[in-house]
Amino acid sequence: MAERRYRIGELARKAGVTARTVRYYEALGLLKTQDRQDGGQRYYSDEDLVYLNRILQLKRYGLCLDEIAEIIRLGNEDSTGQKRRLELLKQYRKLLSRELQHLKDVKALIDDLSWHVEQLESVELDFQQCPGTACEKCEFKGRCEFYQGQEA
Amino acid sequence: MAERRYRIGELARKAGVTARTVRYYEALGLLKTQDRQDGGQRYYSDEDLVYLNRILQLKRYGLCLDEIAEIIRLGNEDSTGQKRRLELLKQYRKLLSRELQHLKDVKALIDDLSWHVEQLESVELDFQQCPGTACEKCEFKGRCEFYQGQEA
DNA sequence: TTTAAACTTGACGTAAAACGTTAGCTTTGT
DNA sequence: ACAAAGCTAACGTTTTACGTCAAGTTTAAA
Repeated sequence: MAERRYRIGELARKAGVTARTVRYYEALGLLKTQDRQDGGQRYYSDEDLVYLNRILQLKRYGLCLDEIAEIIRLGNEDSTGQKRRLELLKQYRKLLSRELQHLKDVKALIDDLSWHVEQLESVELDFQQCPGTACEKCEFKGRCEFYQGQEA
Repeated sequence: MAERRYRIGELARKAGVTARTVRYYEALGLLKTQDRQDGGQRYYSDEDLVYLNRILQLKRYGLCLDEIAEIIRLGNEDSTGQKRRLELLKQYRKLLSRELQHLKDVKALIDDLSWHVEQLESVELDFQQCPGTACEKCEFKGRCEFYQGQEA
C-alpha cells in the first residue's frame, strides 16, 4: 500500500462526489485546509479519502452537514484535554437520543399505516371516511386518537 | 356534540396552524374546496378538523405534503371501485417498506454512534484518528467498513 | 517547450419545501 | 356602521447542498 497522493478531482471521483463538493466541505470545516502544493493546489492522502467517506456515511445516516461539522469541530478541539471529550460525549448522547426518538416516530408511522392497510383489507373503512361519521361504529374506535378529546 | 361550523381562522387556530396553511393545503388538494358560503368564505366542520389533524399527524411522522397528497388522492379516486383500492394498498406498502428501510438506517446510525461513544469512553481512539494510522492496531478493525476494500 | 487538462478563487444561480407577507378588495358579526 | 376576519393573487423567504460560469494559474504529457 504505497501512500498515494491525490488531487481534488481524483479524490472526488473515488468518493463519488464532485470537486465542488470537496471544496464546499472544506469551507464548512469538514475537511482540512492545509497541505497545499507550492502552486496552491490541494493534495490528499488515503486517510483523507477515508475521512471523506466517513462524512458521506454520516450523511447517508441522515445527518445534515451542520451536524457533522459539529461533531468534527468538537473532536478537533479535543486534542488537548479531557474536558472537551466529555462535551463531545454529551453531544453524541444528544444525537443518540434524538435518533432514538426518531426511531420511535418511524415505528409509530409504520404501526399507523399497517393498521390502515388492515382496515383497507377488511374493506369496511378507509382514510376518507375515517375519522368521521363512521367513527361511531368503528371497531378500532378505542385506539383512535382523534375520536378522543373531541368532547371539549 | 352540536355540529359546529368554523371559518378558516378558527379551524386553523384549533389545529395550531395559520389560515395560510389551510389555504395552501387546499390548493395542494389536501383539503376540500367546496362548502363555501354565498360570500365565498370557507366553512368547516368538526370532521374537517379531524381530517386536518390527521394530515398534520402524517406530517409529524415525517411525510412531506406531496406524499400525503398522494395518499389522499388515491383514496378519493377509490370511492367507486375495488381496483384502485388495491393501488392504494400498493402505495401504502411502498411507504411502509421505505420507512422500514429508514428504520434500519437509523438503527445503523445509533449503532455506529454507540460504538463511537464506547471508543471515546475507552479513551484509545476518536473520530479524528479513526480511521487512519491507528487502524492497524485498532481492536475494532474487523468491523470497520473503511478499512476493508482499501486494497484495490 | 508548449499545450490541454486540471486546478484556483469568487460570485452568482438553483431547486424543492412550506409557508410568510403584503396589497387591494369583500364579507361578516355586533 | 365599522372593525375584524376573509378573499385572491402574487411575490418574498429560508434552508440545504451544491451547480455553474468566469477568468486566471498550475500541472502533466508530448
